[in-house]
This record gives sequence, structure tokens and C-alpha cells, in this order.
Amino acid sequence: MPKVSRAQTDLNRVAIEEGAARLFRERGLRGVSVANLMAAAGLTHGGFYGHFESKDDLAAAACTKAFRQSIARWKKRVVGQPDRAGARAALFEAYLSAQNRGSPGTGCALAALASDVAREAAGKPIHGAYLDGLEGLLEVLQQVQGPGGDPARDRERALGQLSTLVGAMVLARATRGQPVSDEILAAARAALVPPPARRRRTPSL
Amino acid sequence: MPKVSRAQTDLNRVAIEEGAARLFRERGLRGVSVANLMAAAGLTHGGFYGHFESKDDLAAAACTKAFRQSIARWKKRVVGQPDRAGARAALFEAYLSAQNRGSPGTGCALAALASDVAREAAGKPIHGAYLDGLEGLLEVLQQVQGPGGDPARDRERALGQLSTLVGAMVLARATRGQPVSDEILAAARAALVPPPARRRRTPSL
DNA sequence: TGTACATCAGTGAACGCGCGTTCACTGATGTAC
DNA sequence: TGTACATCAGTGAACGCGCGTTCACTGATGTAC
Repeated sequence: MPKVSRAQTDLNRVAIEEGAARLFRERGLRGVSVANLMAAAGLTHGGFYGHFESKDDLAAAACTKAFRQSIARWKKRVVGQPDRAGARAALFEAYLSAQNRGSPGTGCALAALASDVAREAAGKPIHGAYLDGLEGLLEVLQQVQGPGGDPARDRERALGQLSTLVGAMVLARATRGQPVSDEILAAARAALVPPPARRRRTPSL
Repeated sequence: MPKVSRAQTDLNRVAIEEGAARLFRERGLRGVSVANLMAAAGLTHGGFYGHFESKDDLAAAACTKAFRQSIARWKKRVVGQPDRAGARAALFEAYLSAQNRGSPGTGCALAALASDVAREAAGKPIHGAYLDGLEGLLEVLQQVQGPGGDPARDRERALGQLSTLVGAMVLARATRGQPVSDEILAAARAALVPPPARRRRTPSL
């Protein structure tokens, strides 16, 4: 039909979404133009509206995609841990790493897009995508609380931990290159990972 | 000299900075134009460069001003509290309120500008202003830790608390209007203000 | 299987618009006498 | 105190540029026979 096969068209759409998921997290919703987004997929800007209704439409799709990546990564980290405390420690240490700080484009959308979503007009489609993503990450974290807590208490704990994780990451990124940036990540690890649990992570011969 | 007295010129500069401190926090550094900033002070855009070298220059000045406002407010809240735990509780409850969530323009610059500062190029003047502001707020929080902790431990605790505060606020703002937004603020209060200290705040007849 | 043709994904010029910054000009203010 | 004039804060048009979106066009693909 067109200059490109249907299969390639589908691949192009995926490439646009994946590039957008990375670029929006790196530079913000207003820091990337439609032309930038298409160029990242090897295309020119004119074809954009064959794939998406608007930039807002793609922003919501990219947000959903970014959260799916994070949720899958969190679940993968959780399995294979000996217990819930170990699973939490594994999540927190990975989240609060210098590597995660330096890679917003592949990191947590919760931290990367929070301010952008907060400033978007109320009706924009990204709000729903962000909310769903938050609930998805929260569910993973909630299931490694306890043991023995009631679900409401576990959800509250998970929300508190999520706040600390996200706050530490946005502050560490805003102060990148300064000593305090590392201090922030270390302080959040100290607050979230109790010393006994941390010691247990080293092989106990 | 010009159409306006020297005294009025100084007042105009202050008005531009104060409007900028509010607008940048509300809409982000790229969400406000020079024309918007000048209009907020009742002026037209052409005169901007008589006051500031560039938009980046004003952004740094506005950031410093915003932090000064927050630091003064934090200090004011701390004095008059019976003890350090009470002072922390007063700070946390005020910070994690629905009112603060709804007023980013007059709220904490740490939360409002974190993502914007993280995305600014390394050499931009706002980085220094943000760093100084963070240290200023941190100092207030550090001095109400303990009692009896060593300064390094107090600083670490304060950085952890700051992370939770900022993370809860950016997440609550990103989910404004949804039930989870209130849940986040409540969860952060539960994590930061221990139940005994909370109970002590109610008048004990 | 081979051919003729309709389809439509992608291209690139163009739309109106707002951006940060510059600059010739204005006219009330501050100063010199 | 009154007058003449130099100063410069503020104005608004203009600069080149990039934005989101539209659209006439292209030409390889998929289809009908």
C-alpha cells in the first residue's frame, strides 16, 4: 500500500513509542518536539499524525510503556529473593543507585514525569496513564511488605517507601555532580533498608 | 532619568523576581515566557534586559528568592515548638498538607523545581541557587533532629526525611484530584511522624 | 505466476504562532546652573 | 527656587528560530484478475 509494508509500519509505531518513552523521561514532555520524536525512530515529522492523534496522545502511550518497563523490572528483581525484606532491599538498592540516577530515560517514570504530569491540564490523557502506572508499581511493592500486615497497612507502607524513593531520585538528579547528590541516595538507603537486612545481603559463610 | 523613578525601578525589579519565583514554581522554567514574567509585574517584555542578563539569570535569582521564603517559613514554624520532635512534626504536617499541594507557586522550591533543574544544562546559574537552597532547608531540619545524635547522623536523617517530603509532594501533585493523592500525603505523614508524637500534639487535658 | 492498478505510510513544504533577545525611540526623572 | 537639558527605564516593533499541526504529493506495497 504505501512505501512501507504493514509489518514495517507496525515496527515504526513501536519505535516511535519506545523512543518517546525514553526522550520524554530524559527531557520532559515539553523538552522534545514531534520532529525530535520522529527523528529518534528514523522518520520525518510529517508522518506522525498517521500514527497518533496528537503529541498528548503519544505522551500517554509513552508513559504507559515506560511504566510497563519499570513494573516488569521490579517484578524480575523481586523473584529469586529469599524473603520479603530481601526483595525490598533489592528493589531499594537498585533504585537508589548512581546508575539509575544517571539514566532517567530508562528509569522510573514516576520520578521522571511527576512534575510534567502535575503541570499538564486536567483533561490530558497522560493523567490516566500515570495513575495506572503508579498503582502498578505500588502493587509490586505492597506484595513484599510484611509479613503479617493487613493490606491497608501494607499499602500505606508501600506509599511511604515510594515517596522516599522518588524524592531521593529527583533531588539526587537535581544536584548531580555535587557531593550531596550521593549523600541523598545513601541517606534514603539508610532510611529504607534497615542495617540488619543490609548485613544479611552479604554472603554469610 | 527615565519615565520612572529610581525607587520605582527597584520596586519593579523586586516585583519581577517575586512574580518569577511564583510562576516558575507553578508552571516550570519552560512553562513561562519572558513576556509572561514581565506582564506579571505589570510591565512589557522589552524592558526585561535592563534588569537581567538573560532568562537563565532571572531563573537563578527567582530560585534563590523562593528558597529564602521557604527557609524563613520553616524557621518560623520551628520556634515556639516545645521540643525537637514537636518541631519536626509541625514542619512535616504543614508540608504534607492539601493546602501545600494546591499551592506550588508559594510552596517548596525543592519539590517544584527539582525536575526543571535536573534537566538544565550543567553550566546554568540555577544549579548553584538550587544547591544553596537545599543546604539552607537541610540546616533547619538537621537542627531539630536528635537530641543526642552526632551531626553526621542528623544530616543523614534530615536528608532522608527531605526525600520523603519531596517525593510525597511531587507524587501527590501528579495525582491531584484522585483519592491516591490524599493517601500519599497521609502515608508520608505516617512514615515521618511517629504515632506517640502525633498524639502528644493534641491538647492533653 | 504475471500484470495492472488502487491504496496509504511516509515526505517535506507550509500554516499561524510564540519564543528569547535586540534595538531605535520616548519622555519623565534627576541634575547642573 | 526656577529653568534647561542629559540620562536611562520602559515601550513596542522586529530579528531568526522552532513549535504542533496540516496537506498535496510520492511511490512501494498489497490486491484483483
